[in-house]
Amino acid sequence: MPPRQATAQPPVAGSPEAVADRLHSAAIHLLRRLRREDDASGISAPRLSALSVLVFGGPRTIGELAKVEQVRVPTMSRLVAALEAGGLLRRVPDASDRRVVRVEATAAGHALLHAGQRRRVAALAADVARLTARERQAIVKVVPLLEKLAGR
Amino acid sequence: MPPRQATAQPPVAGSPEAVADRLHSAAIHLLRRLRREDDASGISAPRLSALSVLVFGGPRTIGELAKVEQVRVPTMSRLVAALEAGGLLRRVPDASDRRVVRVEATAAGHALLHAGQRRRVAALAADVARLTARERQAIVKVVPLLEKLAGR
DNA sequence: TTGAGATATTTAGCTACGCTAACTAACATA
DNA sequence: TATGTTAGTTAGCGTAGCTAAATATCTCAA
Repeated sequence: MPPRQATAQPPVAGSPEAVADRLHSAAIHLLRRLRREDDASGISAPRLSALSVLVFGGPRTIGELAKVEQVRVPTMSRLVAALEAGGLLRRVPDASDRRVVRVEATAAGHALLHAGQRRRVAALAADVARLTARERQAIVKVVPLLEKLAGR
Repeated sequence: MPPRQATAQPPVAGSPEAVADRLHSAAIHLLRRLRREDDASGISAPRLSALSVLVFGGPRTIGELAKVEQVRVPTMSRLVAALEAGGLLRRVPDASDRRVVRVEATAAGHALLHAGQRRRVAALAADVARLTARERQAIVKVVPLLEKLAGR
């Protein structure tokens, strides 16, 4: 068999394994590139992502937020604490069950997300803008599939 | 304007900003889901990714590896140290320039990658296998675009 | 009604990854 | 030979993920 390139592409080009493999690699590289833009917005990606759920999906308990964001509760608890310290969300005690803490985005949270998210993906958006309409459309079609693969 | 859902979808559905935004979110969720599988393989994603470059692309200097992986040199230096400690790669001194350290995957590194990478993306691959052929093909077409957006 | 278990969150402590700054070693060159 | 440049390591910081254990509250059955 040929020396190296032969193994660079896993077995069958369109096989589920190959697709999964390349998708994984692409996702890693895409996010690494975006991390720097995130830095500029002054808020980390995990925090922004959690805040985004609150802004677009409304108030939630910390446990629910953890599930949506696919992290453990203590991790989300800390993210929430950081966002609260920054004035981006507030805790709202649940009247009927005092164990639960519902969190909701503050006005500052909404503002930061809308302004920040734009700035944050601006670099990516600029590159997306350079693609052809057909290419962009191809991506739009695939995104829901990716979310499905991500398990919601 | 309508209350919440109106702002849930950024402006124009096919606009570069909207595409970038949704893509970013999808990538985050996809990788979070995969991290757990990574854990099972006993080697972290960043290490596996660096090792993968060596296995599929051949020996490289640490600086080159850092550039490919889009991290700073000290970060890669530490990843390399960890991989070396695990016997997955070895340092090969450069005869002509004793400053540079070339690293290459050991047999164990090759073995782990081939076995591990399969296992690692197995869960994702299983879900990919559940997609229709058309859906799979759509993803295959988009992956190169994602890599391009990631800046190589 | 009280006591045992279940549930929601926090706290504590660990590992790992990313960064910058500062250091060492080796090379290049004036 | 001295000066500057380049490759890599070390040190130290912040953040994110995890598990285990603590705290507070709720539920429910004896």
